Amino acid sequence: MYMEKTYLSIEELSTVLKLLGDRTRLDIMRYVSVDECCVCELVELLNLSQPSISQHLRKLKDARLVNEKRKGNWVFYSKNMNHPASEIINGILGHLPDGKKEIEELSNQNMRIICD
Amino acid sequence: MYMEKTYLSIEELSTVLKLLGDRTRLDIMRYVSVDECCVCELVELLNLSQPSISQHLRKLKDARLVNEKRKGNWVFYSKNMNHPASEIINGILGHLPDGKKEIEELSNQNMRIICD
DNA sequence: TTATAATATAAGCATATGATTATATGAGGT
DNA sequence: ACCTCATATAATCATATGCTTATATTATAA
Repeated sequence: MYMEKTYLSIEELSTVLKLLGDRTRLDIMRYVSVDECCVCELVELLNLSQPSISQHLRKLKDARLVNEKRKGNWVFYSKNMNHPASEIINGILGHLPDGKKEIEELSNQNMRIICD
Repeated sequence: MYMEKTYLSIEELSTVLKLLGDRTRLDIMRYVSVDECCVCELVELLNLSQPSISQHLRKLKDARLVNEKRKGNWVFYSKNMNHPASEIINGILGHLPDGKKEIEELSNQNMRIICD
């Protein structure tokens, strides 16, 4: 599949890279690119406090790296596939082990949140 | 040309991304990937103090993103092509306008440092 | 050896960052 | 309406970051 190379401003890109340059946020992006995740799942996966996760998600959301969708009590986050830096982000994530295993682990422990 | 995809640890990669997530360092990488640059050239190009540039270069050198080579009074920095994250770094830089124009500007002002 | 030029390091400081605890908000169920 | 659960926000704090100024290195030149 042919991909048009997107050019970004240096400012835009360094902003994205700074966000991904945090271990926790990079992990979040790994997970939400496997499947949409709600906050409590990410809390489990990352072993951090809920407010900490929420604050990271806020930054990712503000930069439009993730989408937010409420389902009842839960708020699910997913990777925004239409971000101007999507190509680069996918390139980066493609060089990392994906988060499938950990998410399956969650499933096995019956800790995944399934809505409708 | 076929490229073997390199996998990195999440920790390693987030460290690299954090370094590139700074506007100044991203610019430095853009420039040294065009051609090796000495400190005073980067000071000119980036319009920052010499110590500031040196400190950024120190971080990039410590992470082995750049190589250092002394030529007389000058110290030249170049992109390390053999970094484990080279592929990703090139991918990132490939989405940015390169620094050729600015470096040519320097040449035109006779401010490039030419050794041997 | 002394002086000079380029770079590196140290010290100081203001701001940014990421975590924690406490509290607020918002949707669902009773 | 009230309670509960999931999430968001506020307040606080310790540490990290990036810049500046001042000083130390290191190599060349006189």
